[in-house]
Amino acid sequence: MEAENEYKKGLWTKEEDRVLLDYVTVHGSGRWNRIPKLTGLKRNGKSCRLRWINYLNPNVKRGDFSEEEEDLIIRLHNLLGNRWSLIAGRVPGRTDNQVKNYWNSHLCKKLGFKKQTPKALSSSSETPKAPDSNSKQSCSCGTSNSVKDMEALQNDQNPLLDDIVAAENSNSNEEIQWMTEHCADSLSCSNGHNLISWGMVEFLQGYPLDLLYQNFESS
DNA sequence: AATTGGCGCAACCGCCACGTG
DNA sequence: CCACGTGGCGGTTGCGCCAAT
Repeated sequence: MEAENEYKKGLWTKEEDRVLLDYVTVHGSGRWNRIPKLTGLKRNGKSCRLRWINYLNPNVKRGDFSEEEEDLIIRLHNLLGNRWSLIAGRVPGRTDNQVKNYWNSHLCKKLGFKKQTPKALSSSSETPKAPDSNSKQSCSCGTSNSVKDMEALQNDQNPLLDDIVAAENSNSNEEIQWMTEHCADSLSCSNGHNLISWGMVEFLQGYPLDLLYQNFESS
């Protein structure tokens, strides 16, 4: 790309934000690589996309994470590992970047997890990048007492977790009811919050029903 | 008051998947 | 079937703020 070096890096200015916002308002999100050409913005498409998703998008919730959000993230992480986009998809108003940052800076510490440093990775015999995209789920953190009740559900080899990825096909109301009845206990919060009321249904909608039966009835 | 170290967050990087011609 | 462009994802970096000394 000949213009690669012309692209600016670093923090975004208010003016750049305004230009990007104007573009998205008129053209909608997508076609990010056209933005520098159409608007004269000295940012590459990727940077524009990220800025929109993580900051400018009005659906993004700012500010501290609530207790409910925190608990949901902990539980989803236990199920899904470091699949931040999947986790963020179940936490309304939060982006994968927010969730990832929050996990690494707050929750790892709070739960007594050891954050895997680049040094630790390089000294490890394992390669930091898995060849298989499925094994991108490299959970760098262990388990803790506060999430011990989830251990029964956690199984890295369990194909069930991978099927959550294909969660966009929604289930019928009866299926959701069955799932909430059978899974809510297993996933219920230690602090008494009701997951059903703040995202559990949406979360469960992603579960393939046959795998749910298999997983929960046999346990 | 100046310095330093830690922390949190925004942004970048590299890889991969998918769509299209 | 293949090459290319684009978008998405997770890991990582770097900067600014703030508390501790």
